[in-house]
Parts: sequence; structure tokens; C-alpha cells
Amino acid sequence: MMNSQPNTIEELMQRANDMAGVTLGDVAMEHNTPVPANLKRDKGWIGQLIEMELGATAGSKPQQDFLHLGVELKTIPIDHNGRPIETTYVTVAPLTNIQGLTWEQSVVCHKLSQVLWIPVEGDRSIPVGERRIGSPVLWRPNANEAHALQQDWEEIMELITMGKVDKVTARHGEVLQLRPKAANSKALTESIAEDGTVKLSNPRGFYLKINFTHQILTNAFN
DNA sequence: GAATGATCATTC
DNA sequence: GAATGATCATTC
Repeated sequence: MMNSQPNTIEELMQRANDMAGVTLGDVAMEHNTPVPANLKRDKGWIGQLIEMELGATAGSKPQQDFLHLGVELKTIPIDHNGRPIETTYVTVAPLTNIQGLTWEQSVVCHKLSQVLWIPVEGDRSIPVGERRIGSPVLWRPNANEAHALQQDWEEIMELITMGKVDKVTARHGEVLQLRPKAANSKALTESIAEDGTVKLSNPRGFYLKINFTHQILTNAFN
């Protein structure tokens, strides 16, 4: 069961605000969806449940969840202090055909231009169905945040362009990092070699670091 | 394999 | 306890 697409940001925010304080179990019941005992084999379950509730366009397209509203949806697990428990996946990193690609043209920039954050209790000691949804945060990066993101993105993409993708670790970047994003460490995709030819590497994704998303949530509630 | 949704689990 | 590298389910 899927709610209809919201027509305006106001409508989207009203739905998001209506979820605040509600448990995942309550939302799941509305959608006749069984609640998993844990997320080991259902890592995307919460995200997909919230998509149903808010009427996000289901699909695997590399674009914002609410394209007509210019909004990307992200659920984010938080601990009892409101600090994010996990980094936030943004998108797959392009490893080929990237000559001339600018920050402004990048999928990272587009997806992060406006994000609706839905905090959800993520402590593993709380049964999934009893975890409560928090107050939503509609965020647009301010000048400092946009600059930090662009800096990291440009530094990482430069290394990829130079054929050094396999030398980039999660330690690169202040707010944005590159990490594996694949079924497992054996998965391969084309990338650029140091001599400019094509080679194979483990697919990577861009992730937002915890300190960055924590600041976003903190700024919104203070 | 590639894209979505992410969290798990081992290592620091 | 936090962060990095590894992994899971699903769709096409």
C-alpha cells in the first residue's frame, strides 16, 4: 500500500510532522507490512516504509525522491542523544566518463540541494517496531556546508580522475567520504587506471559523515 | 552489474 | 565506542 504523491512541500511536511512520535510498528500496520525482527537482512526497510507513508515515487532512478518538489528523502538512525548512528549514503560515485564533470553538474550536488531528514530511533536494543520516528528536518545546505561538500567532492573526484580510486579511503574528506557500495568486495565496475586506460574496481558510493549530519540536526532543533 | 533503500561487523 | 570496509534485499 502506497500513499499518493504530495503535491506541495507544505503537504509533504504536514505528513512528515504527522509521523513524529509514531512508532515504526504503527506505520507498518497502516500499510499491512510485517515488521522484521532486526534489520540484518532488511537494511532498507525503514527507508522504504517511510517512502510509502510519505508517498515518495518508488523506483531506482538516480534522482531525488520527490523530483517535482526538488526534495530528497533520507531516514537517519539516531541514538538516545539525537546523534546519528550511521553515515548517510548519498549516491553511487561515477568512476568513468568524468572528464569535465563539475560539482554543480554532479548527482551529489543535486541530491543534497534539498533533503527531508527523518530521524528514527536506531538503538539496536529497541525492537524495530517500537522505534519512534522523530520530527522532520527540511534542510538546504548553507554557504559553509555547500563549500565543504564541494571541496571534498572535488578532491575525491580529482583522485578518481587520476586513476587513484583504489587509494581513496574513508579518511579522505571532512564531511563527504567515499566508501565501498556493492554486494560485496568482489563486485567490480570499470574505473580509470593511472595510465588513463580502463581497469576494474570495487564500486564506491558517497556518504555523509556523522559529524556533518549531526550538525544539521542540531542546527534545526536549536 | 547498477541503482535504490541502507545497516552490519570487524577493526581501530 | 567510533569509524572504516563489507555486506544484504530488491528491481530491472
